[in-house]
Amino acid sequence: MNELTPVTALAQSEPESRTLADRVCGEIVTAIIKGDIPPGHKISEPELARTYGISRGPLREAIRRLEGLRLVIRIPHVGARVVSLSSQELIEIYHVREAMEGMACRLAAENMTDDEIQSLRELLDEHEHSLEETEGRAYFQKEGDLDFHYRIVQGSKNNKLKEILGVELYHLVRMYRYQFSLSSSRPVRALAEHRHIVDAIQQRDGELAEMLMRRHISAARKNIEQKLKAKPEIGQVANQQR
Amino acid sequence: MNELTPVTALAQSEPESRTLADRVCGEIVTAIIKGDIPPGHKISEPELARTYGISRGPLREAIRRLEGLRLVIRIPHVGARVVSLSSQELIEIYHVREAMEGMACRLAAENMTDDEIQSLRELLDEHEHSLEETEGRAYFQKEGDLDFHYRIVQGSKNNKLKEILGVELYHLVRMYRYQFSLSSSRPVRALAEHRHIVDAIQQRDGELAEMLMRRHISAARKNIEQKLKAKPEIGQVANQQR
DNA sequence: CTTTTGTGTAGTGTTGACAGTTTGCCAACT
DNA sequence: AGTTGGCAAACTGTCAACACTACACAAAAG
Repeated sequence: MNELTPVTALAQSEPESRTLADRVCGEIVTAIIKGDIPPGHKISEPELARTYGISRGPLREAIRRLEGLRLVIRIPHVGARVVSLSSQELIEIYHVREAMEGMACRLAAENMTDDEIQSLRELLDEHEHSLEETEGRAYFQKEGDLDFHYRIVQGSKNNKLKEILGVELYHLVRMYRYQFSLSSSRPVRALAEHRHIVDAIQQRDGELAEMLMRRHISAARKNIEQKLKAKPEIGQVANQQR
Repeated sequence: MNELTPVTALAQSEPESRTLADRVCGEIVTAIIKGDIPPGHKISEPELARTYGISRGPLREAIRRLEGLRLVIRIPHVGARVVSLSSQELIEIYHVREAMEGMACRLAAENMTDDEIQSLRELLDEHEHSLEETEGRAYFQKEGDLDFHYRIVQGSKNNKLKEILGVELYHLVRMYRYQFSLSSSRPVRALAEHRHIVDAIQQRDGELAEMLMRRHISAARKNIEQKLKAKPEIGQVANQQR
């Protein structure tokens, strides 16, 4: 299996990706995640074809793939739109993550190599440093948090988990974070929880690791729910662009 | 949201599905699941285009969609192949199901309506009857089991769960069952477990419901692991077709 | 003034054709 | 005899053109 690099590299583009559709698909993904193409926006095939300088054929395939990534939804004879972000959907995603990453964490405790665990510890050290320096602003922390979770998922050695979490949910999570500027928000506590999780994994205590991870994500979800309750209009952006 | 009919209807074809690609996609899905197109088989675009009497354009889109459903894998400039079934992958899927359906079951206990629960009970009654009559042969039981799980997932009212389990994993599970003739194998015990789960849901005991569901799926997984251990060659079929 | 119907335009679905790459085979060479 | 090189066929990726659907605006009727 091709070992994927951390999340930040999912925004990939090797010098010349193999096929036009693949490359354009990647570009559109980053455009959507970073908000260059706002949620709810209509995706016009001729327009995008001109933008990227390709024909409609490959672009249609790219859009089909985006549909598979749940980043756009298509309606026959009408067109494709970028998924509109409802706060409820975000909550749902966190519920799914709670279940799946909990399982991933238990499997990671069983299957991760000692080297991987050590590398994970070093990653947390880096996070701590960048946290001290930037004092919480930590743009990197946003992606860094996902890097941590990404590695745990990789450590589960379960390909289905890796597929679903890695290529399906994490894109959406990243999108939400960019759009809402939802920084991890409680970075200090999160980092401490991360350390406890790694401890459990190192002790090969799968049950504890699972429980800690589920609590960790559950806490993050509740944190987000509070934030959303404070300013509830945030989930209802983007009924723009007809 | 359009409420989907039970699993058996996923093999759909409304009189005239809206678009060619969608319709053909559905046909190919059933062909793959039923084994008409064997695992590992090369998918030739011109050949399939002739078979279904359409052009390569819509067919390519259908294949892209199959890729999204994880039923085929594509290699650039080489082509698409039906996923080959490894026994390990099947185990992995059951691990994922354990986590996700456990969560689904907890949410179902919180969110299912009384009517839905009642309907679920009636479904189990039907299963019991068909079980008594056919004395375990129960071709229907195979799909019936998935119907039960499908309804629980629907009852969770979590769209992400519904998406991932409904359109992604269940296709694969159905494929394995057809290919390996893995009937539910322990239908009596499974039915009893189903009843206990419904009981927990009706009592709105989410934690218990989750635990029972996880045990249920975990037991099914272990059952399959034993079967696979008995005849280990079963997972390594299909290196055929060049 | 409101509602309905007809027409026009934009855009998606579909088709066919062309170019580049991969693969399999055959022959020549070691 | 085994291996390597090149050649040809098939297939995938890409592009441009056509057909049909859906939506919008406008005009006419109630």
